[in-house]
Amino acid sequence: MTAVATREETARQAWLRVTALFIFGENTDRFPRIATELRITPGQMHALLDLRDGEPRPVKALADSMTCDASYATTLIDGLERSGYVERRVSPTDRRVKLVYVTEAGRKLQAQVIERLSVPPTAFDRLTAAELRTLVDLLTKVTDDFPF
Amino acid sequence: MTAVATREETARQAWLRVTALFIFGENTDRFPRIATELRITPGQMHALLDLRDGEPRPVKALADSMTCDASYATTLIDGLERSGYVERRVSPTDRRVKLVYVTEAGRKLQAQVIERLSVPPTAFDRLTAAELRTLVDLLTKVTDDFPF
DNA sequence: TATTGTTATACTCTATAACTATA
DNA sequence: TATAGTTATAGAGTATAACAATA
Repeated sequence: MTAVATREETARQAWLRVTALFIFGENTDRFPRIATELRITPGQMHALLDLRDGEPRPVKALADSMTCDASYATTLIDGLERSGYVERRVSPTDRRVKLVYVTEAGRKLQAQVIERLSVPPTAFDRLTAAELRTLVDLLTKVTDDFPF
Repeated sequence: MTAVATREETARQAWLRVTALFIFGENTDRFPRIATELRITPGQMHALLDLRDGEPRPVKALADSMTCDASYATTLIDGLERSGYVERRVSPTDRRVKLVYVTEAGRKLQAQVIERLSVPPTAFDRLTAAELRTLVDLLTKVTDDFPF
């Protein structure tokens, strides 16, 4: 009798395929490469993506979302602010809090990051247009609450 | 008249969904977290995954595959060798070359890494078993030449 | 002369601890 | 007393340059 993959096993297989796409081939160094092209560090790029929803957020909230220390968030924002991509303003309701605003230049850079991150692996052309459409639909179901 | 996404646009959308899965939510720090749990550095984990096909490879080949400098590959392999996960042996055909062999302990660790990397995001339970199956099939098409 | 790998070194990335201001 | 953010500092990660051995 042939073993049938359980639902959980199938989910694990799917996720491992996704992970493999990120580890191997042309994508190994994608993040640092794009960041370097855009003259920011990978950490700054990550922060910028995390700020993508447009809502100004406290430094602490950003750090939590990035799963990093607040002091490192400070370092990243320092760099982004020096380059004019974000601004800090004291919160009107709690003077301890500083809200991070993305500037117009920052929004332009965010768009460039997204543009470059979207370039698919060449192996994607093994899929038909219909298959790609299916892939988008399935992946959208599991990521539709993300900032992009 | 309604715009229809071109094939290329669809491919970009699909890839951006994949990328989003990696950047946000519970997966932000997945790689360093798993590496820490297994008492190795993220770089060492990456190297171990890259050596997964079992074939012993020159240090230089590993560095090229990881898109890093040979000196850094040396550093990573030093660490893995100290922990007993790999061994270096001079190539019988070119005495300049050192081949990196994965030990039995290394193979066990590789399996543990894969085991942990395979744990899917919780959002995957929004998909039915059939949808997950479809997802595996599509992703396998674009990754079937990868080491895992 | 060119290539593989290593060592020495320096720079970047990231976290911990101590501190200031505000709540 | 607790929390947001910053500064000082140290450690880990990664690259560049110089070098030894071999081709």
